[in-house]
Amino acid sequence: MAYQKKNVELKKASKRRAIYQAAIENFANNGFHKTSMSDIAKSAGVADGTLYLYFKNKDDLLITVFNEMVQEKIDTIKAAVASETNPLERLYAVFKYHIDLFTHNYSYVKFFVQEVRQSPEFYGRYPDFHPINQYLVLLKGLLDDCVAQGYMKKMNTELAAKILYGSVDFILSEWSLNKEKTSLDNVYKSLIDIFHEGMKKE
Amino acid sequence: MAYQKKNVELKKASKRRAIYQAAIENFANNGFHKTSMSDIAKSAGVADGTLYLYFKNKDDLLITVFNEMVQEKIDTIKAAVASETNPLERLYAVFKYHIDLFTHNYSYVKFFVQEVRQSPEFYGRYPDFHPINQYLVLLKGLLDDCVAQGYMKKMNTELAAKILYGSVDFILSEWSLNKEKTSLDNVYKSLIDIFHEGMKKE
Amino acid sequence: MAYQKKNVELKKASKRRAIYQAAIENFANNGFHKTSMSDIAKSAGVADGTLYLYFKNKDDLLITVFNEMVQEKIDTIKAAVASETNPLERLYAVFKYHIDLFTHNYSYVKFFVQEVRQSPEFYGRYPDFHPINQYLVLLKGLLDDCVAQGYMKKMNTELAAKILYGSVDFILSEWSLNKEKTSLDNVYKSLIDIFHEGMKKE
Amino acid sequence: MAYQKKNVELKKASKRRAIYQAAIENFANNGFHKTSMSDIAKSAGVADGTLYLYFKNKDDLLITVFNEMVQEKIDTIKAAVASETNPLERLYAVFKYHIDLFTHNYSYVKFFVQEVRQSPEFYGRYPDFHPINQYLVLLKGLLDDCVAQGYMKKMNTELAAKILYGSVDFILSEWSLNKEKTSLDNVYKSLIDIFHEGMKKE
DNA sequence: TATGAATGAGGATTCATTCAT
DNA sequence: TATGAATGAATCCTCATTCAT
Repeated sequence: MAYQKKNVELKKASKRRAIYQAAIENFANNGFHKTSMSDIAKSAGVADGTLYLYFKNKDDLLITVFNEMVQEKIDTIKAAVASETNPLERLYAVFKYHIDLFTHNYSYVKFFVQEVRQSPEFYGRYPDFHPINQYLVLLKGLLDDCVAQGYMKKMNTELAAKILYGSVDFILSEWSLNKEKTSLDNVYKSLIDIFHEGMKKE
Repeated sequence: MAYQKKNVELKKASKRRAIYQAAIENFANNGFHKTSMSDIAKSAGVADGTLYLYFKNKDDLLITVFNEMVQEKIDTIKAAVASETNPLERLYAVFKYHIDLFTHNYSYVKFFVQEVRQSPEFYGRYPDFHPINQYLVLLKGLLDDCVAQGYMKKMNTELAAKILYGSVDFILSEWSLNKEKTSLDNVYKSLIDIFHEGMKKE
Repeated sequence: MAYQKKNVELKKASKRRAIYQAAIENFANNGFHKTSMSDIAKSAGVADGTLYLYFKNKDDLLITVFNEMVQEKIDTIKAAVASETNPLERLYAVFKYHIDLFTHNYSYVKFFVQEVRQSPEFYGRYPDFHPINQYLVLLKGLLDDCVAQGYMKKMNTELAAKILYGSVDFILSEWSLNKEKTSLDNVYKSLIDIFHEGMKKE
Repeated sequence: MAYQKKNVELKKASKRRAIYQAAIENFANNGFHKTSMSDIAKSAGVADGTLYLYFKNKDDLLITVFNEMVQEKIDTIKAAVASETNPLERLYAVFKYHIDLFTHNYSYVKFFVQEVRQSPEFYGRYPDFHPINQYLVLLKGLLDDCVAQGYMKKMNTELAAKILYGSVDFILSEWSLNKEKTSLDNVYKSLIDIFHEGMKKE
């Protein structure tokens, strides 16, 4: 009995996961509006109606999937940089992981940069939906630490967080549009240099 | 006769302009997909069919309007900073005008930040459509000047242009989402400071 | 369970049939272009979208319905004349059944004679669609048999088949245009006489 | 003044003629429904609105043009065969000219065979429109003469006229669908043979 | 839970026709 | 007469969502 129940729950979980994956894949490749619920259902190997057992509607599917994906990525990044105790190094490690993580999964980055800006469309209807907030909070925290520990000068860290995020996001966005995928491996170094040292000569 | 002809052309031009304005307004407020051609026609005070006398179809309407708007804005910015001969000052003036220009027309900024990222959807169909390219070219040119004239250190100016643009764009994007519109008047100073001097403490 | 499944399939088949009938009826009464998909859906007692579950689009609906109707009629005719072993008698029986079959279903004949000539419009798009080909092949085969077995003189049987078909088709077409529907019961006798004996005196 | 008036009338007549020609050409090549009034206007070198100075509406344009074309063709045929006094020879000459006339002007035959059957669509709205009636009357008259003068046996000449017409019409219709246009020069001989002598052996 | 047939509202686009010039 | 810009009704088709099984 217990075994069966667990099995059923696994199946349940896996069905939800299949829809989740299918949604990201489809949204990434074709965009939210060009993806039909039927497309997702087919990719996930379930019936159309089944989607509605796990998600309220198409908007909810996008929002939930988006939030979960961002959460997942942020958690991965946090875990990856946890060992780094120096806040400055940690901040820059975040960049590196952000870029790594996305450039190694093309679907994710396309989904991310394409849909995230389209999402203002959703903000009106779903005011709580602001997937990047967490990321900004993370960055601001690290910046505050850097300032507090004397690694950085005093500044408007909220604005600085947006600058950092906006830069990386736009670079990824441009990268995702190019056919030949050059490596972004060294980009984060230039990024760090500019932000850390500035552009001024001497 | 000549007068009449001129009159007719004026009327024609103004009808096109009305559609142009209505399109921006509607796309800004509701997004491309939630805006119907009928909505735009109604806003512009013309019949549905009239839209098709001036624009090939809905895609063409978005793309044309977008391109014209960006062109218009860039031209305005260029003109505004033309008197400034120092490339560094000119670069920073561009920031200021960019922020000014957009924050003084809410529809424009919403349209801009919402649709521009949705546009990957259009790149496939319309490879020539990349509305921000011109802007990036402008920034890169200014950066190259700064480097050449010794105001800035050597760097990957193409990447730097993306960093600058991405920063400003994201800041505007966040700003456009907040209900209470705080002034961004002083933001450009912080921006310049960070980019010019870096974040490092001395 | 098996019963239910069968039931569902029956319902499905009957829904398709309802659309089929409604399409013929509507196309016959108003012609292809003056019939909207909505009209057909209403006649069939289904929703507009349902049509697209059974037929790809409006063109496909016309073509499929047309082909099926012709096939059905030809099969009926073939079956009806199968017992007749003499090729001459069989040929003439085909005429009789053709006329009978169509004059007993007004919608069918109107549909047939109205749309079949409109169909050049479709040949470009759908080169395989030539609904009368089968009929011509059937007639030519019978004529060849008649010649081979000495019932008829040598002749261009392909052309002869077209003459026979064109005659009957036009007679039905004219008949379908008259308000008062006179019987065509004896017409086939005159037809046979003229084709068999010619018009010449003696 | 008189000269000017005549000139104006000529121009008027020629403008109408231009529309007439353009209509046939366009209807022939693309069919009635795929041809827009704008297409015709452009072909004729006039403004859209001008069409409505000469024809009430699109239906009227088709009907009028059709009737005039048929009238013209019939008159040509009648004139061509007028010298032939023998009714039998005259009848067969009509065939020859019918085929000649149409196969030497591809647009005409396409227009004719494509649109004429579509026309039941118009009969309801325009009961007087039956373009082939005149042709049938001509054929019946010739057949009656043949019978009266002992060239043919007694028969239902009304039906016979339809048989003759239907045959030729269908042959032309099939011919118009084939890409490679074989000559129909000798076809009328086979036609005559079958109708005159019958298909029977001996 | 899971299915997938059925629904029907919604929207882009075309084009015959009008009318001010 | 002639123009052609403007109109807006008409229509095919898509697709998110429901619900009987």
